[in-house]
Amino acid sequence: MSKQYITLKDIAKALNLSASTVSRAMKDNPAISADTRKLVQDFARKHRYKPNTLAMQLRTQRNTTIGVIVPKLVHYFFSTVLAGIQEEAENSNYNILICQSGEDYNKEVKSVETLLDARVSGILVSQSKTTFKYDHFQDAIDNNVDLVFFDRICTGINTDKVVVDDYDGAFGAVDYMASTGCKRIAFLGSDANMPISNNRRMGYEDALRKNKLPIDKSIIKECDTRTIVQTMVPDMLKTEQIPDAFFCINDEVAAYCLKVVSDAGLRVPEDISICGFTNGYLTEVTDPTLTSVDQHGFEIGAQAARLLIDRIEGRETREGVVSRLIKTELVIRNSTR
Amino acid sequence: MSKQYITLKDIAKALNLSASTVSRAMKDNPAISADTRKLVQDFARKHRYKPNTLAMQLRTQRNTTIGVIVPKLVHYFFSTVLAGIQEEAENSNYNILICQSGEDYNKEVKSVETLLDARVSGILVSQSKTTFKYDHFQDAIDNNVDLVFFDRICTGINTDKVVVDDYDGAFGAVDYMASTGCKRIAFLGSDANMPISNNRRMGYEDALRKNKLPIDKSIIKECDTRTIVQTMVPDMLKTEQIPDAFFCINDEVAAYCLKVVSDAGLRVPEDISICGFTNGYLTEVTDPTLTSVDQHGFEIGAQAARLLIDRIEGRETREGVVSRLIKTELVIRNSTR
DNA sequence: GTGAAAGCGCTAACAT
DNA sequence: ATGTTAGCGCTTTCAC
Repeated sequence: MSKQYITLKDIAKALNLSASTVSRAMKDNPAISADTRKLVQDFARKHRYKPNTLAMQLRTQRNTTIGVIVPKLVHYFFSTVLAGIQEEAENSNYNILICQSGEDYNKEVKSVETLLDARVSGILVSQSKTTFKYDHFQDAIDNNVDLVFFDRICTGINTDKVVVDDYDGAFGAVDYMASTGCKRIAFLGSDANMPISNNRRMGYEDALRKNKLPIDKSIIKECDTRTIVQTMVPDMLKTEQIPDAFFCINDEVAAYCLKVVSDAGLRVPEDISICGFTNGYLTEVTDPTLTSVDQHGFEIGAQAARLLIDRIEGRETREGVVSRLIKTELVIRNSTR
Repeated sequence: MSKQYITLKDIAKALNLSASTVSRAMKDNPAISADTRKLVQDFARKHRYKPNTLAMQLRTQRNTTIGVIVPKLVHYFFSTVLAGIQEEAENSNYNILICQSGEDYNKEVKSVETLLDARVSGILVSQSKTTFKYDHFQDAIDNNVDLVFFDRICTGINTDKVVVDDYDGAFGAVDYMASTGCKRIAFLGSDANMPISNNRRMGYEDALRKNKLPIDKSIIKECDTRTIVQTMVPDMLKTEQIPDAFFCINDEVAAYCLKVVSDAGLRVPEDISICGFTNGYLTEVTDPTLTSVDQHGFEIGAQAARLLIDRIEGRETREGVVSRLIKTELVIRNSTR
């Protein structure tokens, strides 16, 4: 391909100018006379000249591509974040290369590899659940590739990050449920090693304390997939003191929890309140609709991209790491009293 | 960036060889002695040499990046397709650049622009609903960039395509509903100009004919968003002869339709059967769960990418356009009798 | 079996 | 105000 497009040289030859003059004229360099500038630009437009970004990047040693690594794009949250990233990248004329780790450490390592091969100048990443070694990230940094984590940040490495205010989101949701009269609120979370889960749990516990409710470890569970919900929640409903509310790590867990609860003959929200986290598509189609904590995915993506690009272009020069916290918003629907 | 990485030249200097020898050695060119090859490769590995793809592509005039344009990534179907594309692209060492048109013609035009600027060698595209001019696609073709459409194909332009067997999927679903005793099946579709909608409607009508059911235009509607569902379906339920089934253009429409029907006091599936199309996340969380036609998005993506890469690399040489049809699969859940 | 030289398309320092 | 030159990192033809 590519010999389809005309080059600077072609323009130069056709107009009896040197390549450098053409190059300058295209960039509206004031050193070039207005006449020449117009001449060149008109010719370029007419012949549909497209600068060859490859050549430009090779020459200037700066690449306007950034990489993104997410666990899975099928999740509402991540695809929303991505939209934010794209918007911001587009505004700054950056292209983005997207990799999915599929929650698999090895694929994540390979993704970093791929991105470094493509010579991206920065990477935005939300870690896979199975990642407990961070050499691949260090690798990027060593190669002078800027790194910004979002949402699922990496505690093992010191870089910029943009995170949801998980603590506050959880606190607000649980506090709300307590205010509606819930006395025994269960927590369905993820691996305690994940900051997003741990921070929410702290928010959850503080909200209980504020409302003078006991903290009961027996209803604080690691329960973050459909399968686990379907075995664990029925068990919880068979205990002496069943919960009167569930605060869930995401909408999917909340939706399946709702189903299990309904199937057990309990009414939502009269008997049991349920709250999700994400505020995605699912929340509107369950019966009843689902109360959920909105994470403002688009905003997270946009801020992360902004931060990364600022780093790349040397506009963000603060030495230490920059952390940005994005506020959440409780969206109340019909699964809570 | 980049001066972090060592170059061919660096290796050559360190090993007292010429750059060309090193280049050949890295590619296991048999003209180079086994000793030299090993020497070079070991040194390269040790110093983490990464070939500069930019330089390579500039030199060889072939770019291993392909572009993808989808309406929106937040939709289950498109993100699934994308996973298939990525899998196939990765296998062939291609990178992919993703653009979202957001169902907006102007953004779609701009996306093509962006991709041509990045010098992709091919583009995979599923058209926006609002696209009725095709110059931007022709533009790509004129620039020798291969084009493969998937799902939402472009009728105004002659290129390769990979589509769901919409006719057959619709026929099967409607035939099934008829076989369970539904006598008055409504069709909630999209713009009749869209082949995906039109083909499904033909499948729908043929299934009715096969089952000796009348075709009634008054229950064949353009109804493809939540808002339209929420105004149109209630109206349909107020008519003399209300439908006893709804065949919907996608899961979202089906899910909202289900909600409207339930809210109207009708039972699903006893009074009314409902069937969606896509078979995504939503199908499992509605109450009752949703019968839906699986589109095999991953397979579509993989096939489309395969086809495109074969074209790019001159492996697919058939002159005319190649059309691949992907079979669907009816997944029966509880929203149909 | 290896090296020298040219060039992909562009930019930028240094002329003039 | 414009041109010359060199070079980004790589591949490839042509020599030896």
